[in-house]
Amino acid sequence: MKRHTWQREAVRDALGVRENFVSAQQLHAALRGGGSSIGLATVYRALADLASEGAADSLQQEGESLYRACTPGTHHHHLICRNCGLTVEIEADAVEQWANSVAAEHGFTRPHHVVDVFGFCAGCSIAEKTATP
Amino acid sequence: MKRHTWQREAVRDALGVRENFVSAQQLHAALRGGGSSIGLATVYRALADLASEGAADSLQQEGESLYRACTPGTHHHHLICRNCGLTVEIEADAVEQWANSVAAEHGFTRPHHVVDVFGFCAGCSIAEKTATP
DNA sequence: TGTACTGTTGATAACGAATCTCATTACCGT
DNA sequence: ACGGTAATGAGATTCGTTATCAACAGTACA
Repeated sequence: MKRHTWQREAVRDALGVRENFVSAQQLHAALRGGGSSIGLATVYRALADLASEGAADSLQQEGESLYRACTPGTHHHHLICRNCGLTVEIEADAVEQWANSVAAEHGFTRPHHVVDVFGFCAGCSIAEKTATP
Repeated sequence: MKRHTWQREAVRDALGVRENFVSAQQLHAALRGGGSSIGLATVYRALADLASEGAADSLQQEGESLYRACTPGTHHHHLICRNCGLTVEIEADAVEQWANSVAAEHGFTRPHHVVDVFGFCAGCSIAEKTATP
């Protein structure tokens, strides 16, 4: 049976407060910094649970997993700033359909897809332009 | 200056021969198995070089980087079997355009995108269906 | 062809993310 | 309140990747 613990709540809350993708380690450090005594392994477990039940999105970047809260039930993708991490949820029905049809075309079943767009957000685009010599 | 070594050639060739995505370690093991004395670090370096110069595609799966040879200059995505690794290159002009426009809409510049479709290829779909009790 | 310069190699150490172990804790139905 | 049992957490462990550094080998040039 699934139990309700303050640790899981803490992870869920800490993730819900954030706007951007964060790593398990960052989240653990933040919780510890906030006075919590939560363990690293627990943060990993909680994040894995959240992701598997659809309450969090995850993506792999530079060899580590990043997580972000999302409203369960909705399928969406992300537009992520390479510089500051700002993340925007985007819908892409056309892409969903394309993925399904291209999979079917080649005889593939049970298609999943990874679709993320990276770039520099408006603010960082300007900041970079002025900073470059 | 960039030097030409048999090690780099060996990695390039070994990658070119393969149809599917492989990890650096797999490639290293294969080369060693073939009688080569190439070092692991060198395989990692060669793969990183190939990827950065556009001669190889890479993707992250289960915490490790996988590589696959590709014809430089062409932009494409992949349809990958979750079971056997069979990979099909797919074109997706519609997706390119969608990615660019959605980035522009939100003020993002220099958009890159990660688009990969996973599933079970025709062969593995059948095999799994008959294997399940 | 010989030689000096310097990029490359490879064994191993180091690193870091993620997972495993297992004794202890504490949630929850009864 | 009680008991079983899932969850926790400190530390050890695994495993992919990168850094270190002395030895090596392309390459340009005389």
